[in-house]
Formats: sequence, C-alpha cells, structure tokens
Amino acid sequence: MSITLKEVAERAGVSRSAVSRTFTEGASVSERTRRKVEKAARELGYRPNALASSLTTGRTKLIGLISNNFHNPIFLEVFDLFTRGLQERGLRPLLVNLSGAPDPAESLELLRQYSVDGVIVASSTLPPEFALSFRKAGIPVVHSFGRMASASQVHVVGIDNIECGRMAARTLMQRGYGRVAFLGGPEAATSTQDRFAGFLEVMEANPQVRCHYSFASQYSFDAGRVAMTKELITQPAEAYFCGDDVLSIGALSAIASAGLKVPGDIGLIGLNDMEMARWENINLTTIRQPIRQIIDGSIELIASTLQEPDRFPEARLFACQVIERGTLRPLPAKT
Amino acid sequence: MSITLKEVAERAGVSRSAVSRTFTEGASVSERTRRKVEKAARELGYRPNALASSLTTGRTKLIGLISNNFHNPIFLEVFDLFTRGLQERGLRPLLVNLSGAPDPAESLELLRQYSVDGVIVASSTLPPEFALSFRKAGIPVVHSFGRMASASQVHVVGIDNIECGRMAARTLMQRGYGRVAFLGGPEAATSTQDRFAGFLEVMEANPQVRCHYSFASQYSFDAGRVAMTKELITQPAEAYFCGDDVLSIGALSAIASAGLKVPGDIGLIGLNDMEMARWENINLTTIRQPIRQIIDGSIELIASTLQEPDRFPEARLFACQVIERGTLRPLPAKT
DNA sequence: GTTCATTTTGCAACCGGTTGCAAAAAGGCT
DNA sequence: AGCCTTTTTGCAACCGGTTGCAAAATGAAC
Repeated sequence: MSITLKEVAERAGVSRSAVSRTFTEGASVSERTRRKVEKAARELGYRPNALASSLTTGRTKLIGLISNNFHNPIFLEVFDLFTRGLQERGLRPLLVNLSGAPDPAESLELLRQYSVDGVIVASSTLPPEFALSFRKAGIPVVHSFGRMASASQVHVVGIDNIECGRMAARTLMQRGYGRVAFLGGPEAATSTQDRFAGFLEVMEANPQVRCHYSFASQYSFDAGRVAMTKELITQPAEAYFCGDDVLSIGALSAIASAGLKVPGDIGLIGLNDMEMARWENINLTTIRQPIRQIIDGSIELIASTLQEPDRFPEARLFACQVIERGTLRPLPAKT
Repeated sequence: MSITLKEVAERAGVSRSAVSRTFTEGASVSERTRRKVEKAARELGYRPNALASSLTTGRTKLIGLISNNFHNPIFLEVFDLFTRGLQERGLRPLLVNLSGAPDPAESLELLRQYSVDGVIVASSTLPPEFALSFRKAGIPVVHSFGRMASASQVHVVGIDNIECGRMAARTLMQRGYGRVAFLGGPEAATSTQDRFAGFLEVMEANPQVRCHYSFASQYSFDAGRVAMTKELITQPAEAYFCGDDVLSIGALSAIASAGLKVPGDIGLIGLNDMEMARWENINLTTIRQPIRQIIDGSIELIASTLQEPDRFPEARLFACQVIERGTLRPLPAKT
C-alpha cells in the first residue's frame, strides 16, 4: 500500500541505509546520493514511517494529553493552545479523556503501549499522585494547572491557587461586604481545596465578617446553577467567591432566575477569566489565570524534559490578577 | 527500559511466538502455556508494544481527529464525545489542529507517517475536497459536520444545512417580520453557504419581505459582535438568522451595548443550541443540531469502514429542530 | 603515482512484535 | 499398542525502519 524505504532504494540505485540516512538529521551522505534519493522519493511520494523508526530510535514524538475537564469552556482554549504549541515543535498529541472516570491506571498502560515520549496532564482536579505515576514509570510528565506540592516529584505549571483564594477574599473585604461565601468546585479537586484554604486564611483574619461555604459537584454551569439555587433558598451571602468562572455564570443564571440583581443584591467574583466572562451579557468580575503562559510553559518544560529526562522537578507558577467588571459593587470612595 | 516479548518468553520457558499468541485474539494456545505466559507477564508487568505490532498487522488503532474549529464552544462537547466514543471502541484519537492554517496537505502526510487507521474530519468549514484527499490516499475517512454533496465520494455525517436555512427563514416569516437578514459565518465555509442558500430560497418565495445579508470573518463571538456592530451603524433588520450560536451571542452583545433590546428592537435566531444558549442570561432561540447523534454516527461509520474499507460512501443526515427561547417575538395569536 | 586520513557506502544485525509452515505433541479410535 | 486426525509449538522470515562496523571511495599531501 504505502511506499517503503526499499522501493526508494531500488529506484535510486542505492542501499536502504543510504535512503534512511538521507532522511536522518546529521547522517553522513554525499551530495550526489542525497540528490538521487530525494528525486526517487519525490517521484514515489515516499514518507518514512514514523512508527517503524520509533522502534529503533525509541522516540515516537507522541505526547499523551490527558484531561478530565471537558465541561469547562476554558478547556477549548487549552486544547487549542496545546495542540498548536505541540505541533509547532513536531510533537503529536494523543488525547486521553478521563471524564467518563475510566481507571487512571489504565490510561498509564495505554500510553505506555503507544510508547509516548511524554505526557501532559491538563487538569486542576486530578491529584498529584496521578502525574507521579507516569514519572515512576519513567515517562516524562508535566502537570498543568496542577497543585504545587512543596516537595513535588513532578513538574507542575500553573498558578498559586492558595494565593488566588486570598486575593479573592481581600477583594471582597475591600468592597466592604459584611457576609461572604465561598462557592467551590468539587471538594475533591485540589484547586478547590487550595482556593478555599487561601480564602479562609484571610477570612479568619477578619472575624468581623461572616463567612460560609459550599461546593458544587463539578466545574460546570449546571453545577454552579444548582449550588447557587440552594444558597438562595436559605440566607444568601452578600458576595460570593466562585471557584471558577463557569460556576459563576451558572450562579449568575440562578440569581437572575430568582429575580435578584447583580451586583445590587448579590456580588460575585470568579476565577479564570474565560472568554465568556467578558461577554457583555455576562460581564463577570474575575481573577485572570494566564492560560497562554501556563501552556507555553508546560510545552517548553515537557520539551526540555524529553532532552534531559532526569531534570530536577520544577514548579512554574504565574501570577493572577483581578479583572474588574460588573459583578462586584465598586470600591468605596477614598476618605 | 520496557519489558519485551523475549523477556516474558524466557521467564515462562516458552518461545516468543507462544507469548505473542497469548496476547492475540483467537490464536491457538493451550490452556497450560497461556497460564504460564500470563503469570510471567503479570510478574514482569508486560504490555505488548502497540506500535511494534502495528508494523506487521497494519493496524494502529490510531484515528486522526482533525478540526479547525477551536473557537466555537460547541467543539468542546464535540471533542468530549469523540474522545469518549473512540476510547470505548479501543481507538486512540491523534488530534490535529488546523486552526493556525497550516497546510492541509501537510496534515495528510503527517497522519500517513503515523499510519492512522482512519481519519475523522470534524469541521463545518473545510471543503469536501479535504476529506476526499484522505480517501484518495486510501485512508478511511468520515467528514463530520460536513457538506453533503449529492454524489459524495466520502462519508458525511451531519445535518442538512440548506434545510436549516429554510427552517430559519420560515420561522422568521411565521413571526411576521417584515425586514430580515442573514448573518453568516465565513463566506468560504460550506455550512454558511448552504444555510444561506436555504434561507434565500424561502426569502425569494416571499418577495414582500425585505432581506439582506452579511458575513462574519469566522465562527466566533468576536466576529459576530463585529458583524452586528456594523449592521447597527446602518439600518438594521428587524430579525436576524445568525449562522451559528456563537455568532448570535456576539451579536446579542453588540445589540446590548447599543442600548437596544432583544426581542423588542431586534429578533435573533441562532443555530446549534450550544450549552450557553440555554443560560438564562443568554436564552437564545435557536435551531438544535443533534451533536450527540452526529458524533455517534460518525464513530460508528468510521469503525465499520475500518472493517470494510471499500464500503460505499454514505451520508447520514439528522433532522434539526427549532428551540423556542427568548430572542424572537412570539407567534402572532391565531385568528 | 603513492600513501594516509577522511568521508561515504553497504552489509548485517537489530528494534518488538506477528505469522506461515512444518514438526511435535496430544487425543481419538480400533 | 498402533494409526490417524487435530491441536499446539517453535523456527525463521518478515513488517519498515536504524545503526555499528568494516570495506570502498574520495581527497589531500608529498
């Protein structure tokens, strides 16, 4: 079916090695044979079989891209940037969807079977141990959007979620809210835990402000909507820090349905600054997570780790920033 | 690094063929050796190398998943469903992002190099010729969300975009709008062309209604916003059929910014029924495209084509349906 | 035209599996 | 036990490449 090395060799009147060498960076071939081979290859439409060569070279240029966040619109951008960035470096993303909760261990075996060169775990909810299992199997791995453990064994690229929690709390304090709440994603998600921890830390330093919390079942519009609806039944807070923009938008929707106004009746601050947050009909005040930098950093890191597998584990954290829009009451006038 | 066939064979005290056969469906192995081999394999943590075996079997179980729609939130769901569905059948999606406009021909070569078993082109904007180039190269291909050409050479799964255009036009007619417009995606997109054609067809049968049209530069929020902003500068129509929900939402945003009301001042109907369309703060009247069926159908079709490569090209089209929400004026009361 | 260093080339073995074939083992029957 | 059929097994070749090594070709220097 496909053209092979041998056919090109025959047509060019050289050995198979000669053909292989013409297509191998930095191999020794004379100008004359190179031209003969290239001509024959062109005429036949030959392209070396990447899988066959991987057998001897040990490199497939395949990168496992694993995620379980297929309900958060921000991840469309994440996939876009990852695939583009990997492609530009000649790497091929093999996508693994962990949403249906198939056994994570199984995905390791799967990617081993396909001898991927490396793995990117793009998830803010998977525990560090998951990424670690790849490293233990000798596969270079980067955990994007992951939790930064102090003595981490794997590369992590992302943000300081604890600091984001603090930042959100401080922002609410500045606005003078007297009763606030944290509306998190799934309690098992490391990102939720950390954002919550940072939030609480600041709140404990401000005991005059009442504070409570609840958790949505997942990072999705519907879950956010359900959680906020529950809040509205009992006594809602004056302002909420939602653990993610998509939750915020679900919450906004619940608030609108209840006939309440934002930020008049209830204030809201999200996290991520996803595309929809700036849509005029949403206009969400939020904390921006620098997606592009996180992804570029992740790709850069996995690429370097392919060259140098025993590279010391590293954490790259990027600063976040409050984006002022229309879902929090304005700062009180300066005295 | 990794455990190989040979090591398992030695430990189990059998030949390499015996080991290979234990892991090959339907090969002849006695119960006794199978057990010996399985024991040895388990102890060593052996997994056959999928790439190596693909060399002889000619099957990689890799499926190229190609798209250029990384700015339309609907595609997050598309990727979710595709990856899940493929995984369930033991197929692995190799993702190719055509957004950065890299040469389409290059992506064919790339996927040939990785000897994918088949290809799914998930795009409503790529021309039929693109999918065709894979078929010509002998690679099974399904074009999802593609244009149904009458004598198509490739499998197509999707909707009848022309009929959707008609449906939108009829819906606007029923509401008694006197001046309507089509706000399409990129003019080069087959889906836009077809939706436009259907729309025009009905409008020509209703010459009493004034009608004009314009096109956004791509299927994205921003492009929709820009296009509608331009419309508002000149004399806008009473109601618009937007070629896609994401355009509609951009348009909604432009309308809101101009201080106009929907559906009071301007009516809007979209196409897709993406998740955000039902968010209360958007609440878009739209035409639902049955994503799940399209994707299940695509996967089913590519899987069958792997078995039977010369299967006759087939088109599977699914019906669409108007979803009534809040961006069109209500039907006039019955007389 | 030699001689020697350097580059280019082909041979053959290998990467990790699969598979046709013939020999060996097992099973059935008289 | 002997014969025949069926199943199981290992050998060896192959899939499409790469690569160490030694031989052949080239080029430089004398």
